[in-house]
Amino acid sequence: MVRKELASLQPASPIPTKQFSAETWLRTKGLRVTPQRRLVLDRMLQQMGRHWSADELHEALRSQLSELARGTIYNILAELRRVGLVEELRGHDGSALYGVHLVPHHHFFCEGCRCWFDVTPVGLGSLALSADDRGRFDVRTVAVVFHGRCADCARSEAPSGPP
Amino acid sequence: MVRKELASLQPASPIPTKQFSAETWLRTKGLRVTPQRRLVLDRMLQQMGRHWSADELHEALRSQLSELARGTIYNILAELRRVGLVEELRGHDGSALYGVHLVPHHHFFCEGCRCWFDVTPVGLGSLALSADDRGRFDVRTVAVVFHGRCADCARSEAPSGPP
DNA sequence: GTTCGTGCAAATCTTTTGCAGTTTC
DNA sequence: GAAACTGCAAAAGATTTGCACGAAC
Repeated sequence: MVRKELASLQPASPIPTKQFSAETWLRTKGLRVTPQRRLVLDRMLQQMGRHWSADELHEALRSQLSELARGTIYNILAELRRVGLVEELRGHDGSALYGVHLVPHHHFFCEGCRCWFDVTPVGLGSLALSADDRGRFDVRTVAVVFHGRCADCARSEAPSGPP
Repeated sequence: MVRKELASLQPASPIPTKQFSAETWLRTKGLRVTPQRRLVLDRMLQQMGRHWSADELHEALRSQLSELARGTIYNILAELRRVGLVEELRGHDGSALYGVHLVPHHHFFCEGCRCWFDVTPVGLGSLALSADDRGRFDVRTVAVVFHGRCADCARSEAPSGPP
């Protein structure tokens, strides 16, 4: 199962959110607490800002819980998404990536490692449709994706010119 | 604006681009001109701003050319994308959508008809990463997706409150 | 005890690939 | 005529679904 678009291994920004346990979050949202759900959500909370494919989660967690079916990962992610704890985004190959979604944020996609990071842009307020488009569309939300290089990839790829 | 058929057929904005024929575009890009390619590109040029799935194109065009395999549609779209005539974007279900890409633009997604439109936002210049993020990421491009309702859906869905 | 969740495997759906036969240049 | 395209069918992946068993409340 070769994933072209690996989710990020590094946390994006230190998003300041109170660290409740997975169990607390599950109960808060009225979901039953099962070992599988706790395991999945725990891992995602530990690395806020990272985005995982269902398969990455399955690979990462099966060692901790041999009874963890891939189908269950999908079920759990769908539930977590339904209650708003997790967001789904789509990589360039169309496969789904999941990350915790406790505070509003936008995304940065690193073209080097093909990882997704959470970011919080500024200057969103002045973003609007052109006058022409404004009559055609009723905008409710805006999603911004920055593309470029994360620090690690920028460092390892670009010698930044002759010394 | 001379569009009927489905909701998804409406043009986004009147993007002012010289209308070359599909054949001209193919030759310009150094691609061989086959009936299949001409047909696909012709249809896409006729409805600039619309985005099609491979299957929609197949369904729409097979009546005009019975010898048109779905696999060929994928081949053609990949070629057109390679030479920069077509862009690929991913719907919320991860399936690929294709549209002509002659001028830079961003996108509007209508949550009603679930169609994608090309738009040209203003105020992009003031969009930037937060100070925190700026040291972490080297931004090269930005993609903006507006979400909301297109005019048709806004009109037909919202009676604008209780009387 | 009832309801909900999980494991497993099969099914579905989209996209890619391999190859022989045609078409374009 | 050579190189590039296409049709067809099979393959590859990712995600969903159906159902019986087991766990949470």
